[in-house]
Amino acid sequence: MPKRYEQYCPMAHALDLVGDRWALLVIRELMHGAKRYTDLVDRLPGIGTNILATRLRDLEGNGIVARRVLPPPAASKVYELTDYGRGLRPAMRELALWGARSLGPPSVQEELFDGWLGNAMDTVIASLAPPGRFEFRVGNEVASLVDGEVVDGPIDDPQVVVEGDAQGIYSLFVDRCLDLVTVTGDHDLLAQLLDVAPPRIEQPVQA
Amino acid sequence: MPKRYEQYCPMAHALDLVGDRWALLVIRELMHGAKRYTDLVDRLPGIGTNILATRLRDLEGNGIVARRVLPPPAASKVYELTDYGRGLRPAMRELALWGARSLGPPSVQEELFDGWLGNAMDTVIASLAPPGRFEFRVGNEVASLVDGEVVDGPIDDPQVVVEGDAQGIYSLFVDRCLDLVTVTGDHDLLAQLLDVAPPRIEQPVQA
DNA sequence: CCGCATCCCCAAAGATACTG
DNA sequence: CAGTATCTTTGGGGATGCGG
Repeated sequence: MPKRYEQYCPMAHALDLVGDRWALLVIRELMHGAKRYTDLVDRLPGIGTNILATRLRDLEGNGIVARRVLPPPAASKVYELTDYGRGLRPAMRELALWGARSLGPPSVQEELFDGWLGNAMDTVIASLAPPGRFEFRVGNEVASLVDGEVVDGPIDDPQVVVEGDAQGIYSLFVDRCLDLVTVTGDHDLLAQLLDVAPPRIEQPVQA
Repeated sequence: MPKRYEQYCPMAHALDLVGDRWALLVIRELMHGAKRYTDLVDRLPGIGTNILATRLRDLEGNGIVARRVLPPPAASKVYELTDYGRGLRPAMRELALWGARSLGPPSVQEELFDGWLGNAMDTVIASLAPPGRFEFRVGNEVASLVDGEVVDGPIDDPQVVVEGDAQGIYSLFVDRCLDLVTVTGDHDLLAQLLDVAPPRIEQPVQA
């Protein structure tokens, strides 16, 4: 990983560790728990296997990721974050929050990869969410929010269930527009959640 | 800037905007105020003028940086952050804080560029610092901390003055070791500051 | 299958020279 | 001073191969 900024600066040092292309996205995946090599390949469309191997090696060398061999009968290798790696969570949350403010609705080109819904919810609203049991259904994705924690899949006794497509969920959180989704249950609780969602920012687009 | 992760994810989007090499360091410089092109070149050792030009163009196109022509008689161009760009501060602070935990003492290779002291203090302790007037003198660098705000250069009526080399400042904040620096003034206040400094993390180093 | 290593090709980064 | 032009070098994307 011959990529050094050669500046005595904590930011430059952090970027030396996780500033490489794909590195933070690999870490994002591992934030949800240990994953196998091929799982990572699947959830990082376009990464290229050599790049992933290199990133994992570098991250391991820098004490951010650990490689572990599952006990038999699985006998497969998994990658997981070290404590130091997990320490990136606040930084990544802030960065994602910032990014979310200029993130438009999903386009067709953009891959709605498996788990995107839980992922987006985790980074954007989980930390701010009021206590409660929310369930969101978008296409074949189901993600839930239980007292500020994201849970993949449906939950028991949800207080609110929101159903719609990606477009609808987007306009729900960004424009507070309820027209494109179907809401079942406690509308007031959902309103509380929308209250804390980060506001969008209008950004100029390059000609 | 053909660098798209093509994933509908706020993190991936953020990295599309500021994930390019040097981008966050350019923004770090602009966090301290508007700067001219050559000032940026000076403070980003090794960047290459074409890269800087490209980054500034991309950042401007994405609404993160704005180009402004100074009023006469200066008549020079400066770059400054937009509101959206300034919104990166929390994310950068968290990232730098994380990086600082594994940042060792400065090595000879690493350039102690102009302003490194104020830079490091700003990212690492400014947000946590107790009220008070601190002054730090390291070589020809002088940076101060006034009620949690970093000020370049000396200040009037400092309550504490710390003097030493980079090594000494490092062991002061990381190891709470006072042996390599000279402290004048309110030792208790300095102790308060050291209390809130982020702890270092031992990380394995690659063979 | 899973976990990579290798190879080829191209796009981006580094270095430096040069110009309005 | 503020970049562009040019050239070289490095790293990434994509396919394929291959041992366990």
